[in-house]
Amino acid sequence: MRRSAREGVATIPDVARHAGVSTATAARALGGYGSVSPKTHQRVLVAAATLGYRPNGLARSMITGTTHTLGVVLADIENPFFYRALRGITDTARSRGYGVVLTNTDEDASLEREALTTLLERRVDGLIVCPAEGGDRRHLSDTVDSGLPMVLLDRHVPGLGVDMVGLDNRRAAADATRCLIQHGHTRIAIVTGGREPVLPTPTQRNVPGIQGSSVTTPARAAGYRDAMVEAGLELRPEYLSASGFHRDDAAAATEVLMNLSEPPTAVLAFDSILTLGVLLALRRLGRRCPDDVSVLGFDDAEWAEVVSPPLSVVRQPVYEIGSKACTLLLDRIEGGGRRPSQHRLKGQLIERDSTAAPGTAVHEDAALLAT
Amino acid sequence: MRRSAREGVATIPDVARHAGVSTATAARALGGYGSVSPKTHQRVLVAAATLGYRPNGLARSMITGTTHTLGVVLADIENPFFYRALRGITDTARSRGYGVVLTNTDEDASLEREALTTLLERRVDGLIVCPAEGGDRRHLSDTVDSGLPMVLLDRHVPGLGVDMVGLDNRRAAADATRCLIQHGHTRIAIVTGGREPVLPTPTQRNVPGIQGSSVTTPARAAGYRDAMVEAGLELRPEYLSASGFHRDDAAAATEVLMNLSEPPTAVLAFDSILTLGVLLALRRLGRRCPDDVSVLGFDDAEWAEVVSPPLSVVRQPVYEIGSKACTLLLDRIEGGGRRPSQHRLKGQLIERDSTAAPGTAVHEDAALLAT
DNA sequence: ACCGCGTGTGGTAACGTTCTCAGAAGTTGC
DNA sequence: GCAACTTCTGAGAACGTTACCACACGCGGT
Repeated sequence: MRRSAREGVATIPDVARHAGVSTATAARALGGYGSVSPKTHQRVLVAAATLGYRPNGLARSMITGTTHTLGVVLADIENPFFYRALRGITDTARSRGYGVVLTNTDEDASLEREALTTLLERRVDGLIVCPAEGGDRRHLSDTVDSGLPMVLLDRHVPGLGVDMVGLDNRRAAADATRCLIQHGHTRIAIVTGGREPVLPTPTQRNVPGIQGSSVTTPARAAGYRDAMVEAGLELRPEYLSASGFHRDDAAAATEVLMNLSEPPTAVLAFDSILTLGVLLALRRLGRRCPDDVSVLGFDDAEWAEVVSPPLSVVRQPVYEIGSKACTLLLDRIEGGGRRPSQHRLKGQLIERDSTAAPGTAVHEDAALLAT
Repeated sequence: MRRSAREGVATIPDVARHAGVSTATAARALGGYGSVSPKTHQRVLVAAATLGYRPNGLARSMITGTTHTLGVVLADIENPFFYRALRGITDTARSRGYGVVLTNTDEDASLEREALTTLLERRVDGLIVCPAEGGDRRHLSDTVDSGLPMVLLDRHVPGLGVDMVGLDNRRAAADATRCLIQHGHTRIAIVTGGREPVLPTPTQRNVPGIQGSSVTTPARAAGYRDAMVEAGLELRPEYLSASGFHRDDAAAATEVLMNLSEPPTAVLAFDSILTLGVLLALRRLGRRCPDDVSVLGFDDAEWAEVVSPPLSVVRQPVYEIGSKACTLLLDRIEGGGRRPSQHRLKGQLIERDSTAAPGTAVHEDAALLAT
């Protein structure tokens, strides 16, 4: 009858006393394991209800060794790629009875390490990580070595030996670049977002196996290079623009590009936030898209269609990427060990109005003069 | 020397053995409480490092009664309002040593109840909840009654007796409506996103104290009504459009509005996803903005400036709302009980190009004819 | 009448930490 | 030289659950 002394939170012994059975029996009735007669089962349930019993997940996790919790470590939840992927993750996790602890790293390796530490202390059952660009990766391999299941999202860390789900970046970037080339562009720039400029050196050009075995930004840069080389176009270092991952970083980078003596006639941006920066800069500089500059971006953000002009994009199956990462992780947690593998989903090129032949503006002027 | 039998995870007794001290001493050295001689302290630390000891947060939480974890229950992480607020929450939480468990409800009260249940089992230290629109709220009051600190985000639940942080919705909506009226609009519609149409009945018109004491959608509707009544304009029920909270719901609602015999010349949308739907529908219908229809939306999404035309919006201090909610919650968890109160932050009207005088299209035509 | 078996039940040991208490060792004060 | 105090240490309880073992009971088969 009397609840435990502390703040009125009923425990199994309390329920057992109230129902007149042993703790073991009450625990079996409430936990749904072992065997309990229907009569006592009912009695225990009633006692639990009247006492407002709530199972203590901590104690349960202590003994079962599983928390039914996943740790998710992302760069920045405000990026459409990440919040859509997160939606895929949380949905799948919930449908299989798991919760999600979220952490942002802002591409900071030390924040990432810190996040991993607290998640390990919390004894999460597994991790979904989008590793920060660059920096030391020791903490990642340490975590993997400790036996905690991990799945990498969007980016790959060679040699880590874990599952990874992401886009077939090299191919998608090559397709995107080809699209621009087919429109007649030869001066094509990329806005990569990485911290150091990604220079596709000639020596990398024909390294076999680099496809899919590299991290996102370099893989996309490689795809860009593939298409350029394939078309016999010149790779200009000044067209390989890397700033930060923020909108204004991309805007600044775009302004630099446009102030070149030979500015590019087309820009390929590596994610939707960067694309936003490119558009903003063009608008500020008074350059018209696609008349003066064609723009092609990664990620089909929800606003891509409404922007001016409607944006041509490489759509990633983002929700599916998140969902698949989660499924893979849960299967590994519950099932056991397959060999880790990379899952590269295909991108889809969606052409809207931001890509066109170069020099359209001139044509329009010509048309105007002709009247 | 020998680690515990199970999967090679060292525990405090393991560390103690290795350092040649008792468990109690090792625990003190590692936990930084009680008093330990500098010499043994060092020895224990070394032992912990060589064994790769990781504290078990579950066991710690069991005994201390605190998990340093917050539960966050939102409608939809893909909505800019929510992911920006979430960013404010996670940042503040992390800076004060707390983690965050995230749950989406999709405005479904039963999912919300389910989420609350698992969060309670996980023994989170507090909750930040954006309650689902409508539905039974028993689970919320039960949770509050159980003594778990809670802060409401964006929406208010009268009588719940908890802190709440959000926008001064009524005032912001009134300001927004007034802006449209000043442009000369008289046929102004709202796209609210609620499930049932929000009809500001005449009886509510002058109820004192409704300001701030009501949930978001009705509060904004009330602000709209305030401004309309103030200007002596007619409130037409067919201009009060409520569908779902998704983009396509708003698009459908907009199409209905535009097919009225007397369509509105201005639309006020209650969040950025809805605004997107409105713009999309206008584009599909071939209506030009602001020439045919002015659009004003809540929330200054990152794309608002780049959309065509650049969007006039009511900006909410979203990050601050999330951050403040988290601060309030943590203060209550750590500090103790102030009286719960409502915190209403001011919105800011940002006019860009999507709002103009009605009938601009006619003017342009006239100008064209004049040449 | 005995054994074997399945079902229901209770006692109790874990899980890994912190907390409480008691005592040992060293230090100070008279 | 003894009491009083501080600093350090260790043994063991506690948190709330599940896992494990033992036992009582009823039942059918040899």
